[in-house]
Amino acid sequence: MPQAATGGSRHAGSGTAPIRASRPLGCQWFCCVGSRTPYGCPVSASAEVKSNPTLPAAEASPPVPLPKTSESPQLLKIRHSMSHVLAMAVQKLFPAAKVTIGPWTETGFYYDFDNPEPFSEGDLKAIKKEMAKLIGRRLPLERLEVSRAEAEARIRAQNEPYKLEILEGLQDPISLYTLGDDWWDLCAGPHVAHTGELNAKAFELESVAGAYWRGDENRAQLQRIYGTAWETPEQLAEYQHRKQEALRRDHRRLGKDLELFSIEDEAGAGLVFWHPRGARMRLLIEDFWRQAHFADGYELLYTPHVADISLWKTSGHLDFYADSMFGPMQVDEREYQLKPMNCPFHVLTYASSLRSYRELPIRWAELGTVYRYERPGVMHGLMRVRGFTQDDAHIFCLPEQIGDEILGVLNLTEAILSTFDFKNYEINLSTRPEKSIGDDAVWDLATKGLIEALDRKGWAYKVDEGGGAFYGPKIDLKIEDAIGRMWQCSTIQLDFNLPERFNLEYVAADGSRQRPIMIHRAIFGSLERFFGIMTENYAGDFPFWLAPEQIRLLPVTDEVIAYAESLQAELRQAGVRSSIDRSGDRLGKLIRNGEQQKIPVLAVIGAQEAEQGSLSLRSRRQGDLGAVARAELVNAARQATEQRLSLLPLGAH
RNA sequence: GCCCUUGUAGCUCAGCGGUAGAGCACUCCCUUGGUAAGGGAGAGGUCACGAGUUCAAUUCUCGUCAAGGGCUCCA
Repeated sequence: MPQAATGGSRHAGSGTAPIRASRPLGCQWFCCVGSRTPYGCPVSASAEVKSNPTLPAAEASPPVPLPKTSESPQLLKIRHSMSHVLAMAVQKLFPAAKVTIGPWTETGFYYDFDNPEPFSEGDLKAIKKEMAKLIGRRLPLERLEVSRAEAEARIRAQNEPYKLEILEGLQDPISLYTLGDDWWDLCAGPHVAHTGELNAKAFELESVAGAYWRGDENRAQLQRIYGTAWETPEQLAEYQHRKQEALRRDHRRLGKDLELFSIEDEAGAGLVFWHPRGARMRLLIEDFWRQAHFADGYELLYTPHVADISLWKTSGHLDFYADSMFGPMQVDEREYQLKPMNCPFHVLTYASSLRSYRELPIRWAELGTVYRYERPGVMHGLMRVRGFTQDDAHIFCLPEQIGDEILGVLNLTEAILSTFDFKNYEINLSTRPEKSIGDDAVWDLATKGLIEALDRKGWAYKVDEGGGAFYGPKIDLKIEDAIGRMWQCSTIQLDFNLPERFNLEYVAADGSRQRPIMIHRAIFGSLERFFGIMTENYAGDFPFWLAPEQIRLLPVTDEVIAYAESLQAELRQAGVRSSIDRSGDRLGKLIRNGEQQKIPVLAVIGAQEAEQGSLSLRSRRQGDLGAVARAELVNAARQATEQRLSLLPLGAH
């Protein structure tokens, strides 16, 4: 059931927020020339915060609804008007500032200025004060329709070059809005009737940023001032609270606080150091991933990190992506290249022997660490780095196997993502672009194969006509996190190009040599980036099976340490990760430390527990679980670990 | 790469033209304590790096590197 290209759809989702594509973070490209796939980033940051009911903190205050601009006519007017007030205030304080555009965003507004001196964040205070003054004057906003000539004359009188350029692109009728007697701006509206409808206590100027005129880096660099505005101070407070919530979940902060990973200046930007806790989690994720792949009929590959550069000449990457690759290195008489992707290696592995149609489909997977040059200033925690690990796989198959293979990939994708509690997806099918290679018949077959698989899976999707790579159609999948942000991770791409370039073949039933279909796919995309997304999704409160330290034993007195040690040994035998807090602090402090480090289960051990062979359990998500027998805890912990459960399966508690 | 901001103890941050402070963490001592911070003492910094101005630079200026917020890039 293909759907029209408007309004994305998701299979398990409830009300989907419209996607506002902002900046892509992270970037991943699969094989093949032209296949660079930008990875989406949090696309709608303002969606409802779903508080995790099992978590403490977050005092339950009645939710203040925060509509988006596109959902609220009144907010649209407010923000539209507010950007003019901002512009007027700026021109009052900085007479040399030229105005450009000032649109609304889903959570606020901004305005771009050309000012001889860049604005500093300190200037915002003064501008805000001036805006409050303008609001207090209850200035009327009045719409005027004027002729093009008159508009031009008015603009020339003010010497506003950008406005003139805007005017050139406008259709008649030309409308402008006056703001009081001595300021006006080109604008289609709508606006509030007068600034008295704006609440001086419900707006904030948030930041200054550079932005290019018309988004073109060859044109003037402008100063952009971001702001937000609401109907009431309560809404503003709620908005700021949600920003705080996103900050609380920031994987860079959690990575530091929970000692998961770091990025070291001395080593260079965009290169990740996995600390023991993060490394343990990564290993758990990788083990799960491998297990799931073996179960689905994949085999594993390991391939080199560098190789003769000719490989990337053959693949065509060098022609298109040299700028995104680490530079070549001279070794002996040959030039080597640090690998920016895995596919040529898998292709060579395929080509290393003559393949029969009886072998197909061949499914090969690799957690392959690749290195790509990212420009300074674009790195972002784990989300965008220079070295990352793709959970890459390639399937070589017959044309008639496409449907089954894609369905298999979709099932595996769901199985893996849902294990990390990502259960809402948004799916895109991208079809043949104008400039492309390959026979019509092959494209047709491949696209039908993708559609058939999606239909059999029962997933709704959006079609991006002509949005495919030149070498084949693809399916992209976005996941929704706990606070409603969408992230693109998984991608499935058909490739008619690479088999061609490397001259891949198999021997068909009739003895002829045929070209296999190649499918690239990744589920996490980048393991590093997925780790960041997953960390933010859980806000660092990892499920029991995944937590680096699952249980912390808290001895109330030194006398019970021997008991704790014997329990720890038993847990270790059962494959459960535990530690003993030997700091000697009082229980209250031990609990506090354990909670702050988001340990899923704290086990209090006092004289009573030691004597009875029990523990007093405190679950981070479930609170006090009371006394539990030692054997019961070990069994529950073993089970939760093996079955990848979020919580201990403790019977009647 | 571009614009703004930032870089001071392991962390969070204060400070200032006259070579440094707090809280937490850490070490030691006292406390043997029952569900989110017991008390005391101590140790810990080339104030990111390099240059310049100055009698004197952590402080001012410039550059470099890195981080944060954006823009751009991501056929």
